[in-house]
Amino acid sequence: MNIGEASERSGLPSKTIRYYEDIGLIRPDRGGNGYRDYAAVDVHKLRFLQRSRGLGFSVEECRQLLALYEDKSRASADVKGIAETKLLEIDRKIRELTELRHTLEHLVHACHGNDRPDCPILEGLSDSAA
Amino acid sequence: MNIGEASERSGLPSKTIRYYEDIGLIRPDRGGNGYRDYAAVDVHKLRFLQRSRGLGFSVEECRQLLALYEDKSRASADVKGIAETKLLEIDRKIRELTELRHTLEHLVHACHGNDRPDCPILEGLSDSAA
DNA sequence: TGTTGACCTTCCAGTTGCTGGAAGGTCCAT
DNA sequence: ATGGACCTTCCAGCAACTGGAAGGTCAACA
Repeated sequence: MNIGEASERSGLPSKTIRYYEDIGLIRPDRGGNGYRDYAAVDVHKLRFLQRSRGLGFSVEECRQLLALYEDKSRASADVKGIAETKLLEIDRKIRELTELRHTLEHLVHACHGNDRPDCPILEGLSDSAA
Repeated sequence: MNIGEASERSGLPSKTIRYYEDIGLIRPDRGGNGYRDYAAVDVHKLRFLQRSRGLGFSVEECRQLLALYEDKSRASADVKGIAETKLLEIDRKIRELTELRHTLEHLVHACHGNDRPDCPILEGLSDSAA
């Protein structure tokens, strides 16, 4: 498929997809006309990138995560180590998002709007894992 | 406290803290010597920024989130609207992280390393919410 | 009291990760 | 065969830092 369709399916702008190729994250085929030709697996990777970037992983971290996906042999131990480190990071992010959710919900529904300038939950804003 | 201590307590580099001041996210006092002077509430905000940036929110989104925290009057309806939008985004991020966790865990423990080049979970990598 | 070293200041330049726009080639439907 | 929607490369600009130079401040210690 052409870049336009890959863009639509992955949720990434064509510009970004070309950029990811520039920095070596994906390698689409080329048609005889010079157009990039994306396979289904490329779209998977692009969606994966779209997500993990949106979740606060750096491009280099995404490269590592993609390598986990691509390294089907799973030969090296450090690849596994990276995966386990990432698992911990993901858990932390989930915890932090959950806490942020509590804080925000509190902000919207409970505390504010009426009074209480020094609600303890808001004072402790994002402190719990400090 | 000085910027060094604020940095240590918030987890943000001093450089970034100054940058956040430049773009109007925080406004520390100044001592007679010209040094920035951070209060506890500033550190709360910095930690909050450190987290929400790390979770994939843009600086402008963080500005909105901070506004929710600061706008103790909670007068405007659109502030509440913003908060509710952010709650939905947070829920989506939590879902995506959970899915990413499953995928990664699968990668480490189950599928790979032995055989199965086309494990269905990996083929569906980050597709579930497409 | 001087001076050393760790801190702070501003400013300017460089990096990362895109993003927009120009200039031009391709494809296909009328 | 031509118009519009696609694609290409290239170059410039923006967002969000990040590093380094040049210099001021402060606390301690000889």
